[in-house]
This record gives sequence, C-alpha cells and structure tokens, in this order.
Amino acid sequence: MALEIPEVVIDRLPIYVRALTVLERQGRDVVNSQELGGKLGVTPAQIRKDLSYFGRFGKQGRGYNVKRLLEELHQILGITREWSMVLVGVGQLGRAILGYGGFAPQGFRIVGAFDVDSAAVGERVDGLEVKSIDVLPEEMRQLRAQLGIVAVPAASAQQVIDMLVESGVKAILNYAPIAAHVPPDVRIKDIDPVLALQSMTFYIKESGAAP
Amino acid sequence: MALEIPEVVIDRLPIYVRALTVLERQGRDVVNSQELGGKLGVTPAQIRKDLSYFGRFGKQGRGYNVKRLLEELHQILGITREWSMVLVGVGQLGRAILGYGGFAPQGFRIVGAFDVDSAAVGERVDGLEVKSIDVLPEEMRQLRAQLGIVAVPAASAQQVIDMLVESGVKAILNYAPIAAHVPPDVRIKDIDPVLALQSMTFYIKESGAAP
DNA sequence: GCTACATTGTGCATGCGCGCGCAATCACAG
DNA sequence: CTGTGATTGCGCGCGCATGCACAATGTAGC
Repeated sequence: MALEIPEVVIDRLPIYVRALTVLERQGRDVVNSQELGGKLGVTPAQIRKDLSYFGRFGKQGRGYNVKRLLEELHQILGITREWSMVLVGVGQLGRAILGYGGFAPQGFRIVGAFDVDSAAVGERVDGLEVKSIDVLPEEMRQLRAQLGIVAVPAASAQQVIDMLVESGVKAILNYAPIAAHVPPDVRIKDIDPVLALQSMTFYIKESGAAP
Repeated sequence: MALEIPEVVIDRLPIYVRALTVLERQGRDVVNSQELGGKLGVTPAQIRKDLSYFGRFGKQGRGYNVKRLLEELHQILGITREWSMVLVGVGQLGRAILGYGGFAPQGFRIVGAFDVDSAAVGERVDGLEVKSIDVLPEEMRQLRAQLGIVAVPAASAQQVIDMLVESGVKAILNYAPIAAHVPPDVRIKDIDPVLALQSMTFYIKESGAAP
C-alpha cells in the first residue's frame, strides 16, 4: 500500500465526482463501472483500476453505492473542506473569474483580489476590495489561502507566480499564456483556450471550407 | 512516413509555437533544443523527437532557426489561415469569451453568437448580434465556421453540442462541466477550472492551515 | 581546406499506463 | 441454505511514450 499513484489517475477522479454528483441528484443509489464509463468515455476496467488504488468501494454483483463512493472521492481529493483562493489580475479575465459561479458550489472561495496595475487598486469587484500586489505577502498572513489564480498578462505572470509561491501558495491555476516555473512542492495547472484550439486545428485542417 | 502521430505530441506543438513566438519577438535567430526545453519544462530529447515526426528542421551544431521552425509549426498545425468560430451561450461566461482578447492575435475569430435563452436574443454584444439557437443550422450555411465554443449550462450542453455537430462544426471548445459525446470525426476539448483545482487539492491536502 | 566542437536526428531500451480476462465475492431467488 | 447470475478487484501482458546514447552532420575557427 501507499504506493505511488499516477497523476493521470488523480486527474480522472474529479470527472468521476462530477458524474456521481449528477447521479446522486437524480436519486440513484448504485451504479456499475460500465454505466459510469459509458457516460464518461472511459473503459469500465479503467474506472475499477483507478478506484482500486484507494480501496475496495464496490460490491460484486451490484456495483458502487453512489453516495458512499462520492464521499470517499471527496475524502481522497481533499474536497470535504472549503478552500480559499486569492486572485491576481483584475482585468477583463480576472473580473470574469470573480463573477464565475462555478467555484463556490464546489467549495472554492476567492477571498482576496490583487492587481499589478495601480489603477484598479481600491476598486470593489464582486464584494472584494482590489489591493496592490505589493501588499500580497502581508495580506496572505491573514488570508492563509493555499490556492492562487493568475490572470495577469504573460509579461508579468512569472513574477506574480513567484510572489504567490513565496507567500505560501501551494497550488496555482494559471490563465496566463506562459510555461511557468515553480518549485517541485508547488502544483500548477494551465488553462489556455488558444492551445486547445491550436491542437484541434491540426486534425481538421484538411476538411475544406473557407474561413 | 505518414505514420500515426501521437496526440500528446500534437498537444505539445502549440507550446513550442508560443515559446518560439516570444523568441522571435526578441529578435533571436536560432535556438537549440536544450534552451527551448528549459523554458518549457520539457526534455531536449522530447522536443527533437516530436519535431522529427514532421521533418528535419534543425542544423547540427547550431540548433533551430526560430523563424523557419515557427513557419513549419504553423503549417503543421494549420494555423496559417484564419479560423472562424461560433459561440453558443451568451451568459456571464460567454460574454467574457466574446471580450477575451487572446483569440484574435492567433487567428481565431468569433463570427456568430447564439443563445438558448430568448431573453438575450437580439442584443448586441461586442459587435455581434445574438441570435436564437433555433436559427443556428441555417446561419451556419453562411458562416461556414468549423469551430464551436460552448458556454451554456451543463443541462443544455449536450443538446447544443449535437446541434453544432449537425451544423458541420468539426471541433468544439467546451466550457460546460460535462463529458460530452461526439462522433469520432469531431474533436472536443474541455475547459473546466474546477476539475483542475480538484486534482491539485489532492496533492496539497495534508499541508495544514485553516481555510 | 582541414580540424575541433556542438547539436541534431534516431535506434533502442526502459517504464508505465491501459485494458483483457478471470477468479473472488456478493445479492437474491427459491 | 444452496444455486445462479452479475460485477468487482486485480494479475498479467501488450503497446506506446519517454529519454538515453551515439552516430551523423553542419559550423566555425585557424
């Protein structure tokens, strides 16, 4: 036990959580790996293998108890508690992130907003007062957020990320179009819609039609 | 030749493009695989292997000509031309996408905006008239967009995706939190910040501190 | 023009994730 | 309490991506 769990496995768990949440809301009690896999485009064996890394949650002949499995996955992923996040960059993108309603229901709360540009500082956005990036370190001592969201231009992104890391942030959601460098104990995930588009055009570039 | 190229390789190419674009803007003429790999967190061998799928773009003893390699990658990915996209869902998220300035510089242009909710129909957002989802099929005959962006609630996402596919869209950027089903000849990429956060919390859940 | 050096391109081995296939196991019916 | 049917958990092999190591090759200096 306690063996190394592949990162791809961890990346799939939230997908399972999402599907199970829907099933729970529908009042379903049990689900088997085949049905769950069908919904997610994952093979049943894959799901069973993934879950077996953490324990035996299923019952032979029946499947998985939806509520039970959901609780286990929440425990595994560490999403039983609320997580505080700080946002850096309150431009157009940053404001959209602040207004996005998808975080709160999943227990992710933005508790601080910062900006490099002094023009935005002092403004109130979605109930949060925008503060200068300069006071980030001291503010972080009170906020104690372990998650950071970066929504600044590419040019200042690495610098901002360095500051977040120094302030104790352990995981970063990066919307800036750069490949950032972070210490090995800090997690970072990039969100860049342009990269997604550019990799898809490779596959469809032959299929005619004018722009 | 003409062998199957792994999807992971295709997914890395846009990252190379992004880094090379920065180098070109800095006036750099040549770059070797070691330096490029250092910037991107990729091993030099990985980069050389990836590029070797498509040809021999480097010069031994020197490295890669930045401009030349950039042109080749543009050609490979099919991003020499402009790509038209249609957006479905003009809520808070959809408006942010319409206003996002990161697409245009890379040749991705939103040419149509649609919504399920009739309240938004008729409104002008960022120079585009929002139209009803019902007229999507006929509008698409003129727009001829091959890319679609989905920014509707989870409940109606699959339905919207089906309509896009029927209207001839070949690749979809999906912001809705669902695992959508599409025919094998249609590409789809999901963007869900919540999934990214939930997989990162797994790794940092032990490191104390209150929410 | 020749030599020394640097870097690419690639055959090859390693490791790892994925999925098959089956035995173990549980529910349920009779 | 026993038999039947279904589904999990998992050992195992396959296939593929990754990275090493070296030969091939181009550059630059003298």
